[in-house]
Formats: sequence, C-alpha cells, structure tokens
Amino acid sequence: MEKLNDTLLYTLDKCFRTYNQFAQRNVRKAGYDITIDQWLILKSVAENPDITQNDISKIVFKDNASITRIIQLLINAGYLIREIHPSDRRRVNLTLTGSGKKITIDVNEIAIQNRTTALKNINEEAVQQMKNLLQQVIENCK
Amino acid sequence: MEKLNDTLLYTLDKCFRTYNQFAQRNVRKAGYDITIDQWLILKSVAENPDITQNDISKIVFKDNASITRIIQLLINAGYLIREIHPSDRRRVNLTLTGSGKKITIDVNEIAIQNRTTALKNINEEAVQQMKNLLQQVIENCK
DNA sequence: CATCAATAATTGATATATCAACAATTATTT
DNA sequence: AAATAATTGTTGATATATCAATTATTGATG
Repeated sequence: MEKLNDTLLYTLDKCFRTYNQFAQRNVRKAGYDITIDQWLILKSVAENPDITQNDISKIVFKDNASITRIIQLLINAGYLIREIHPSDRRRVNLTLTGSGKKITIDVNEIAIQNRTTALKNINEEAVQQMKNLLQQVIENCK
Repeated sequence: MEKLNDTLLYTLDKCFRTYNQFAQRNVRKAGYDITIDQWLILKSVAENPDITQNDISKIVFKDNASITRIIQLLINAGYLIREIHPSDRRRVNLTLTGSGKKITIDVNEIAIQNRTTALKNINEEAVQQMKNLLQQVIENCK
C-alpha cells in the first residue's frame, strides 16, 4: 500500500494547515482576537460593499450555514452590522463598524507580512507556477 | 487593499477543499460510509501496527483530541478495536477488524483513482516541483 | 392574480478542530 | 523509595464544516 505522506493531498493539507496556523499565531501575537476565517469575511465585505452572504460563501469557499454563524460571531464582537436589504427583503445588508474597518486593515498588514515570510526564498515565478498547477488540479476535480 | 483571491493561501485552501470534496464524493458514490479523514486514520494504523494516537495525530496533522473522537466513531462503526497496550498502560492498542481492513483497502483503490484524475494533464516532474515548493512554504512557516 | 419555482438566509444535527484542564501511568531525580 | 516531571490519552467548551430541512421573499408562468 502506498505510503501516506507520498501523496500530493497530504502535502497540500499539511502546507495549508501549517500556513494557516502560522498566520493565526501571528494575528493573536499582535493582540487581535479574530480568526483568519473571520477576517476573510470582513475583508470580502470591505471589498464588496453590497455583497450577499451567498457570494461570500463562494468567495471564501465555505458553506452557507458556516457563513451565517461566523457572521453572527462578528456581529457579537462588534465588527459587523446586519440589516435587511432595502431592495430585497430576503437579503441581508452587511456593514463594517468602525472597529470592524480598523481590524480588517490591521490584520491585512499582518497577512501581508505572513505571506512574505511564507514565501521567503521562493521566487515570484515559482509562486505563479504553483498557483497555475493548483488551478489545474481544481479544474480536474470538477 | 490586495484582492482576496490573489493570495497563495487562498488558492491552496481552494485546491485542498476542492480535492477533498471531490475525493469524498467519490468514496460515497462507491457506497462507503466513511470520511477521508477517518480512512486516513485506518490507513495509518494499517501501515504502522503498533502506532500510538499521538503519532497518528502527527501523521495526519490533527489535534490529539480530534483523533480520540474520530477513533471512537471508527470503533462505533466496527472498523477498529481499542485495548490497553500490554507494555504501557497509558497507551492504547489499536487493531483493525476484518471490515476495517477491507474498507481501508477498498477506499485506497478509490483514493488512487482520485489522485490520477486530480493530476490529469500534469506531468510527474511538475507534481514533484509543487511538492518541493509546498515543503519550502512549510519550512518557512516554522 | 394565483400558483409554482427560484433565491437568500437560517436552523438542526452531527462531525471535526482547537485549546485548556485533567487523569492515569511511567520515567526521572534526589 | 518518595517526590517530581514527562507522557498518553480523555473530556469540556466553543468554533467551524457539512448536509438537509425550513422560512421568507421574490420571480416567473399560466
């Protein structure tokens, strides 16, 4: 039987988890009480002011139900406001609060730094090539 | 602010999830009621008969607590037997049952097929290079 | 316009991830 | 040998993932 750690999925999994834990650790260390996943949602609202939760779920590649619950936590934390959308009562209208805006920007700085560290000694071309390969794998799995 | 989907972490995340969902779907479609994560644990027991739960957690890159709970599910499903280790009463002794052995092998076949599909049109050299890059990222995050 | 289909979001159930606290056992130190 | 430290695993609490069922609303069709 093929050894576990020879597979690409294994390395992918390990890399993603290592990166994610590393990034999360640095955010905590800087004193911010937010997860990377929560920040990604704040960021997608910041970048797309009129976005729906459905679209967020596609962007951050998570289930609709997860988005609802994470957003509830972000509201509890005072980073987001949820209202009924004026032109479509099925939708929600998400707005960043002042502290929501601040933490989105602050954590973004840390995220950029994280990326720099994670990609140390890897040239831009190689990163691009890796992205292309990952994209090809994604296509193959559809 | 940098767009979300330009980042490597994003593509990594997406690729891993897509691959995982794809693999999981194929396992279900073949009629097996087991998750990829559960199968990975069965497989690591099959490959390392005297393994501890601590070591499993390192191999599959998960928390100790998660391993305990997943193993409990595998016991409930009749795939694993847990006993006290004869020479160290702190440890557990994990053994695959007959159906545990069978499903480990069966799902392995599907996993090999999944990998082939996922890596279609990607040559061996590129896969190896991607693994190396991912490994480099892992090192950078330590 | 009444009905049916589609869409947006929520909720429930179960599995898993993570951290911290804990219990049991074994190893080490003095 | 007794005290202390280290190791192995479990449990509790909370967050998240996933699927299915449900509600509310809007859109489409006859």
